[in-house]
Parts: sequence; structure tokens; C-alpha cells
Amino acid sequence: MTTEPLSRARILAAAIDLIEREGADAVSMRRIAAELGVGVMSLYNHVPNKDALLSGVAETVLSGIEFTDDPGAHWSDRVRTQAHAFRQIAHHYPRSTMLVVSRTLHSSAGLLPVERALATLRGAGFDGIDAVRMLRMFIAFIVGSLLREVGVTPTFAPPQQHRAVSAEHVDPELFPHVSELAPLLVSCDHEAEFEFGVEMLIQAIAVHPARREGTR
Amino acid sequence: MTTEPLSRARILAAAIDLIEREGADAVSMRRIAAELGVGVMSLYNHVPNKDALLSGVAETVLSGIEFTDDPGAHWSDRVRTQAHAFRQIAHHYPRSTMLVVSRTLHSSAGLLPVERALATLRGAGFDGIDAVRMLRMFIAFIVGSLLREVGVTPTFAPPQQHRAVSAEHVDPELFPHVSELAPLLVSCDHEAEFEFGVEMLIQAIAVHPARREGTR
DNA sequence: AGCTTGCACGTACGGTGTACGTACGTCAAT
DNA sequence: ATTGACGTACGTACACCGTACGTGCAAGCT
Repeated sequence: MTTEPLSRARILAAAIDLIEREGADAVSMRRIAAELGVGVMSLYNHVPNKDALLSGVAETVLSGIEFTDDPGAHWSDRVRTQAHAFRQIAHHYPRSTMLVVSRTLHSSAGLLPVERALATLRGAGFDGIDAVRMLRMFIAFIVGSLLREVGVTPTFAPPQQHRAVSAEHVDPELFPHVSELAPLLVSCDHEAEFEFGVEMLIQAIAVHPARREGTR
Repeated sequence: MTTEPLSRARILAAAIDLIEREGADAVSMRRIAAELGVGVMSLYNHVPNKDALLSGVAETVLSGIEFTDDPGAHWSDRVRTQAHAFRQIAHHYPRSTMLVVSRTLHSSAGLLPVERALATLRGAGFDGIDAVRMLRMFIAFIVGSLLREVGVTPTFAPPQQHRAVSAEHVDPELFPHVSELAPLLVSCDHEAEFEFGVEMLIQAIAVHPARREGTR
């Protein structure tokens, strides 16, 4: 039994593991300590408090994004690549993603993605202020998407017994469109929806008047 | 002292009031009961459990959106109006908004907005599937925006002492763009950003090939 | 009258985050 | 070699949480 000496990293790893296995609600200092076979208060030697621990989790997850940026590619391809890089965390760490998006990061963990994105947008021909605005719009869209994609499973729902609207009973008189499109509303191919949104945004960027196309 | 007989509505009102005054973390059954001058367990006669109570809060807030839809107006104006209607909840109930966006609604409280939005998008010339996709993209953007706008103040932060990046120290060598645009990144006019995003999305919709312009 | 029903309440249990005091290793200076 | 400081692991304790359970009271019905 190698009693590795406990560290912030081990604690964070255990926390992430626990979140992914049993959901964010299962996280407690006692639970994590038990998971590591260690006393509760020992954790506080490496982490100031629970809030900081969760921030650490968010940070760790966020910094796990694989960024393979090719500065030579067309800006639209770079945008696509970076958007998908963001979305990958929702696949690797579905439960933990909620933490990342619902928590205000007070660290510079997400600085590299921002740098890459700004570079791409400047490369697309925007000046500073518009690049920032575009980035913020993109982030809003991505965060919103991930929230929908991930929030569907708060901890463990009985397999989608009736997702909100469902076909159960929507008065076609009061809600004709909802009623007609109910089949489309109840199911959601997150992959496809995300793809669609990204393409729309790229399109929106492409036609924006503030872009100076040929600018290098 | 008129001892009004306690009801789900009064409990929800007290909960919302408490959330807005002291943040979502301050909400507990005991706290709400104390606020109403009532025993803790009396709440359970009107609300099955805390989770349902919070869902009720989200529902109440959501159904407070003022929708003044003019079916005769141009679709782009209708989109603008509806987008801003959504955003208004972030102003009336900033703290509670977090609940609305981070919680999976299992009720049909948000059905009317969906109906209006679909009507607008169909009116803009989209078929069913594209209307749903557009709507989902819009919702993702709006939710993401509100999350940024509201999440900045988790409960009560010291007045923005240094928002993540700040100018404190960003290596211009490693992060040239972030460094250069730091002044723009640290401050955020949410109103303007939202406006900008909405216009971009409207633009994106306007140029989308699947739209059949003249269709009635 | 009796009976049922529903609401307000108090108590109690198992859980939470964490402040505090303590015991035990390792290392530096004496 | 001894001493002391220091960091780490730990157990206990406190205040608070959600809520299961049982009790009493008032209103309405038969």
C-alpha cells in the first residue's frame, strides 16, 4: 500500500472523479476524504475551503482543453476548431462542466483560449473592440449550449420520462406552433444543434460590415 | 396583525425576496420559515420539498416576463422585442435568474415565450426544423449572456477588486492580444454586448439561405 | 355527536462546512 | 545529540442544513 502523501492535485482528481461518478451534489469534504482514505480536516492543509476546491476543479477541467490551433488556416476553420475544443470538455467531464459554466472564474486558467480566440478574430479582420464583442457573443452561445447539453441530467433522472413539454398535452388552440413542432422540441441532437449554431455565427461574422476582408 | 393563512404563493414570494436580498446561498427552509414567522415544517404543507420550492421560484420568475408581441411588425423587430423581454428578468430578479438558467424546468411555464418565438421565426420564413434550431441558438445565446451578466456577483464580491485577468500582470510576450485588449476585457457593458449579439444573430438569420423571404 | 381532514408545530436524525486543539513526523540550529 | 520549530494528519465540536415523524387543534361533514 503506497501511501502517496496527499496533495492538492490528488484532492482535485478525487473530486472530479466523484463528480463524474455521482454528480456535483455528492461532493462533500467528508465524502472526498473518505474516497482518499484520509481524515476530513487533512484536506484543509492543501485547500483553504470547499469553495476554493470547486474553483480548483473548474480550473483543472478548463485547462484540460486541447487546443490545436493552426494560425495558417482560414479564420472560419480556426473558429470551428476552437468552438469544438470548448465543447469537448462537455464530453470528457459532463457533470463537472456545470461547475465551469456556473462559476465565476477568478483565475487566469482560461487565458490561453481567450488569447487564441482574439488572435483568430483579429486575423479575420476585426479591430480590438469588435473582436472582443465577437468573442463574448461566441462565449455566450457556447456556454448556453453546454448548459443545455449538460443540465439535462441534474444528477440522475429517470430516463427522460417526460421532458417538460412532451406530447402529453399541449393545447393546439393556445399553442399551435409548439403543438405542431412538439416532436422536434422534445428531442435534441446536441451535436447537430451546436454545429448549426457555430455555422450561423460564422456566417454572421462573415457578413459583418466592420470586418476588413483583405487586411493582414 | 393579520395572520394571512400561508400558501404556496406566499412562500414563493418570500423565497424570491430572500434570494434577491441575500443571494441564493441564503435560502434555507428554516430561513424562509423565519422570514414568514412560521414553523419550519409548516412549509411542507404547501411545498413537497426544497427542490420543488426552487423550481417554483424559477417558474414564477419566468412567467413574470412581459410579452408584448406585435404579430404585424417586421420579424426582426419582433425578435428584438422578445430577446429584450427575456433579458428583463435579469434586471427585475438578478439573483433569481441564476436559478432559472441553471435549473432544468420540468413545467410548461416557459411555453408561451416558445410559442411566440416559433411564430416569429416561422413568420420570418423558416420551416419547422430550422425555426426550432434558430430558437435554440437564440436561447443558448441569451442564457449564456444572462449567466455572464448575473454570475459576476455570486453572492457578494468586494466591488470588483480584480476581475480575473485585470491589468495586474499579463505577460505581453505570451498573451499579446489579451495584453493589448486588457482594458476592453476587464469592463463589460452588458446592455451593449447583449444588443450587439442580438443584432449579429438577426443578421445571421437574415442571410440564412433556408429562409424563403416573400413567403407568407 | 362523532368523525375526518388538513394545517401548524416541535422534536429528532443524519448530514453539511469548518474552527480548534492535538499528536506526530522531518529538518535546522544549537 | 538535543532541542525546537514547523508542517501535516487527525478527532472532536459547533452551528446549520433538509426533512421524517408524531401531536394537537380547528373546521366541515354526516
